[in-house]
Amino acid sequence: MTKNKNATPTPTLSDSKVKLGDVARKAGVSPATVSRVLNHPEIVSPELRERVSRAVTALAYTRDSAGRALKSRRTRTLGVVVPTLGISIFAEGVEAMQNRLSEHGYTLLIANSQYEARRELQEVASLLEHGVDGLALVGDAQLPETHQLIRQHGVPYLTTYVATARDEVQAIGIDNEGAAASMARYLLELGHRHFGIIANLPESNDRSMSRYLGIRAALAEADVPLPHSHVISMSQTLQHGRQGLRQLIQSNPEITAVMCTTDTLAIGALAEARSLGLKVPQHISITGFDDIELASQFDPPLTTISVPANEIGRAAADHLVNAAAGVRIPVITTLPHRLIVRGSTGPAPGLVRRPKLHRTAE
Amino acid sequence: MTKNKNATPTPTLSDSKVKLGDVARKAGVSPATVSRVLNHPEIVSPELRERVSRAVTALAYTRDSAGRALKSRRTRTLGVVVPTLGISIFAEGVEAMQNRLSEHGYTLLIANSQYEARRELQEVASLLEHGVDGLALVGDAQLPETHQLIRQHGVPYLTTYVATARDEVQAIGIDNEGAAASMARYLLELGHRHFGIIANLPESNDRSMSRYLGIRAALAEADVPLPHSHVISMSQTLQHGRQGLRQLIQSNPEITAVMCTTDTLAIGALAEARSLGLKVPQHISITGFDDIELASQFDPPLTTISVPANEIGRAAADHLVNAAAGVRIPVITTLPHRLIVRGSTGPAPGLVRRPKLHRTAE
DNA sequence: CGCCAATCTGAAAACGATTTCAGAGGGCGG
DNA sequence: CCGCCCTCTGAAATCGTTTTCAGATTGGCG
Repeated sequence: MTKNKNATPTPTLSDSKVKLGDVARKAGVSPATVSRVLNHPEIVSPELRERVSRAVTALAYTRDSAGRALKSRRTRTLGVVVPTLGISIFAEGVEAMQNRLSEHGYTLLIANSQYEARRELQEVASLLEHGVDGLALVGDAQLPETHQLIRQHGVPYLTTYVATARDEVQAIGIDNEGAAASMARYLLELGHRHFGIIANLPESNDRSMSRYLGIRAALAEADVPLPHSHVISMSQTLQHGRQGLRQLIQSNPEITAVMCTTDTLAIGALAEARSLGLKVPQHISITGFDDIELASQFDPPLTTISVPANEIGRAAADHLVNAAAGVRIPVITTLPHRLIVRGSTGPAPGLVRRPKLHRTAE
Repeated sequence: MTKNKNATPTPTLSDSKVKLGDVARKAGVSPATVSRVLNHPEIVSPELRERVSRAVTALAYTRDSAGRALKSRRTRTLGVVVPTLGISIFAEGVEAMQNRLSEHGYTLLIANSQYEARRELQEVASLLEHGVDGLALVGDAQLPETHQLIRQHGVPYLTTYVATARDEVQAIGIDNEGAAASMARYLLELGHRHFGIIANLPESNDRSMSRYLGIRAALAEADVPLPHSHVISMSQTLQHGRQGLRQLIQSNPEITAVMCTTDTLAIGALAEARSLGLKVPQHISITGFDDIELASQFDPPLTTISVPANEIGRAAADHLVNAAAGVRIPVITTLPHRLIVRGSTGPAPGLVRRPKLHRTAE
């Protein structure tokens, strides 16, 4: 009997050391009962429940998450790995996810991969080591080891921003390919026949790749050729959007429609078009993807596809919370996207060619 | 005897249940030694160290963070509460912080307050309950309870994006007031005498308030009046930036310089200026604050002040990691900001008044 | 050559909460 | 009126790791 916990250790000083046992003593019940009141209030008699809760508030008791996690094998913590928070749709999704989790008493551990699959694996490993109860990834371009590692830990997980994923991984997102295809078809209907594409296609960005493939497919279907020189890969910045457009137009003056896999690129392209003296959409149509805030405010406002990042984040949160609680509903959720037509697109210029450019395609 | 862990349970299947004891057995040492190898390798003999590490990798053992946290009273987890991730400088700061922490083996719990002090308190409470080893906040407008709560938990914390904070709270950030003042002085030097301000001033946004006060002070110093009607408070969106500029100019046509407390507002203002037929900077100068990516790419590029969000995040991470390790160096770090002059500002228009506006100030 | 000190290792006691397993008490049916 | 079952509570074991405390081994020094 080494310990004598008789002397109340200066009650007011509140060592922030209040533990379950203290509450139990104060309420005159056993620790077990306190725990029950906290976790399954319905199974304890109203009278005790009341007494215990009173003690809890009186002592300002808060559970110690470490002890709790140890015994219950759950940390009430979820993890997410996004490519970067610097891209607003990811920031938005993460924020939505966090907000939803917060309602459920969960918190979100966050990590970013900088679009590198290897790094993603590391971060996943780190999150798993920290004992997350669930994990959200982005896209469908993980290393095989990543999936293996997660599965081996028996942690529920899913991927986001895509509608389908290989290998039976659950996914919540939009149909990037289909969306891009519909955008291409929209431009085809406007009479465009000469397309340029600015895409950011690092290895690990399968979303952009899907969008690109969607465009490709739609054009092929309409027998519209898409020469290699009409496709430019650029990393995702305004700067590169500018550069992409310039390259595209200077070497292929016949292009009347430039499709970007990202709004950021598209807005860069818009800016550059203006610098080049090209009128949008009279001379050239430009489209984006994501519908970031700026898209609607730019001049001209950008035709783009809205990605419901909020819904994605929220749905991911809900799903993972359920899964962590043992309710494992397999879901492959395709959220709706919207084609938003704004001022940056218009009918293909007919005979009227662009003025400023030195040589015309004709 | 419910458990018989004699039979190696299909070694390959690796139940992810490998625990310290298993490693110890495999290496033929005591659990204590394994723990030591993992945590203080230097105090264990090279031979055993080697043997243990071999066992660790052989079994692919990873520490259970729950048990570890319980005993060591540290979670290797830090928390951050930002107003929102939707604002790029916060997203950038959080990302930088996360990257740095990742190097130290920490992970970051993230929460957002939506600019509500009450909400901030809740999120802080939640993070503390989850046992974070340290906490980063933003700004200096927390509820008193928030500080009290954190201190009572004995958790190191600091605030960011401001250079000083009340009540001896540590801070890492820039001198918002000074920066804004220098911007105002710059405009004064250009001859501007009629200022308008678009600020987002919710209660809990002390950064914007500081910036506003800085401007106010600089103008007062130069005996330039700033009527109430020249100050408009707007929430931080492009849309509101537009609206702000319109209101400002329509009711005060004499204004030649509009200072915004945020780039987002400023770019909205720029866009609206164009819509109104005002040439920037010939007719009107517009300034921002933050130097977001778009600032340099917009047409005209925005004169603004760069906030070193990356450095802030990194420094916060470093400081908290140290503090969590027991090294509590009091720091109040003022990081340098830069006034970046671009095309959106120019000399105050002399006699030449703006054309499009129905009535002139004269 | 022997003893003390210095290393290094192992046994065992926490850390704080959850939960199984029974037991106590009360209500209802026979 | 008695017994059985059901509900609710408490005792105690347990989650996996860290760390004190001592013991054992070895080396150094007198």
